[in-house]
Amino acid sequence: MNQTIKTIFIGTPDFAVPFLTALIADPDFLISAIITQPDRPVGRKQILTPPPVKSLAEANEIPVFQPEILKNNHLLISEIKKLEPDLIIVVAFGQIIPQDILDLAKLGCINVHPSLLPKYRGASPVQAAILAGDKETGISIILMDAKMDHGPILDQLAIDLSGNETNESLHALAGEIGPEFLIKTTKKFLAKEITPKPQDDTKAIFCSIIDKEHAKIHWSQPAEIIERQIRAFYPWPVSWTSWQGKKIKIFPSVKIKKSSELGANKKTGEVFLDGKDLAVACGNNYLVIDNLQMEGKNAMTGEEFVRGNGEIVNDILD
RNA sequence: CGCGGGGUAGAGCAGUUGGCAGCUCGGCGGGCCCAUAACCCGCAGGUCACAGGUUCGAGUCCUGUCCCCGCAA
Repeated sequence: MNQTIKTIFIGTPDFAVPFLTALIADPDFLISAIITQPDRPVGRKQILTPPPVKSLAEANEIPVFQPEILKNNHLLISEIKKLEPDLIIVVAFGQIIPQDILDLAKLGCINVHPSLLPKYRGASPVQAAILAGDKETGISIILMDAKMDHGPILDQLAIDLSGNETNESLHALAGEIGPEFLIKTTKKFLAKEITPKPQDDTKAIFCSIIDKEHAKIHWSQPAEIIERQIRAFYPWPVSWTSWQGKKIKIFPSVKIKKSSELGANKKTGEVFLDGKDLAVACGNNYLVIDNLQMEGKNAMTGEEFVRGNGEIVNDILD
């Protein structure tokens, strides 16, 4: 590498921050600008909050663009063109990036995607791997093209899954090991040491954006499936059920127990005590809930909840 | 002023028409037991979020303030 690579970084949430941090710290890269989503109102007070990537960029005096829409945004394109970028690196932006933006980088556009592509193209790859109960997932570094998460693969890094990961912990892990892998792979690519390999489209699996309805627990499902949902949807949107018209969030971790350890037949969604612990019957087997939160209340253990809400025992959760 | 729930013992909660501050768990002490996280007896632990008002009397009714949480985004 005999000259710095002028790079545009495109990304938005916390997950993108360690990648940008590493790129800023690497003298071979010059981050000419970042593109991120506009400030959004956040929280009960609806305070207008900048995306995490923006705060980091401003702290490093990097120009920030926050277009509401990218498509046919001629003003943005002309501004980026002036910067004569060599490379565009995209980490979790949150919108599809149109071809006329991708065309601005002379050497190409690189995307970090937290799955082993072509598995789990789309918006929720980390959650999808947990929901599927996969034994491994990973990080893919790909060249971008017009189709979502479709471009040729530069390299992949596998991550073994223990079965205890949450969306949060797995994102954190990818954020720890990903930046170094991105930089190493990018440099190899620029040195022409890598031949991009097209993805096998016949093996592509798509995962859609998660919404709160996905996180509603259906107790008729097997305990194993529900347990995965609870991990996949933590810390957002958080798996939930309802009782007496109120929403109860169920946090990790929950323990799966075999129905045979219980003996008596229970209806799906029925709450009972397993010793002192709060347990719920599922489609098969049952779950012991350690940590939950009813609307209007603070989070607490199942045991604490039963202490003040004993009527829940023998009730059926919806 | 977006909608709603809440603040009472270390924890989780109840508290009726305004009339002695309660329950379960935990803590401490004792007992039972081969033993115990089980069971029995006892004890300690409260500025009822804060301020003001009404009243003979306020956890409870009225006014204001602070704080926590769910929805929404």
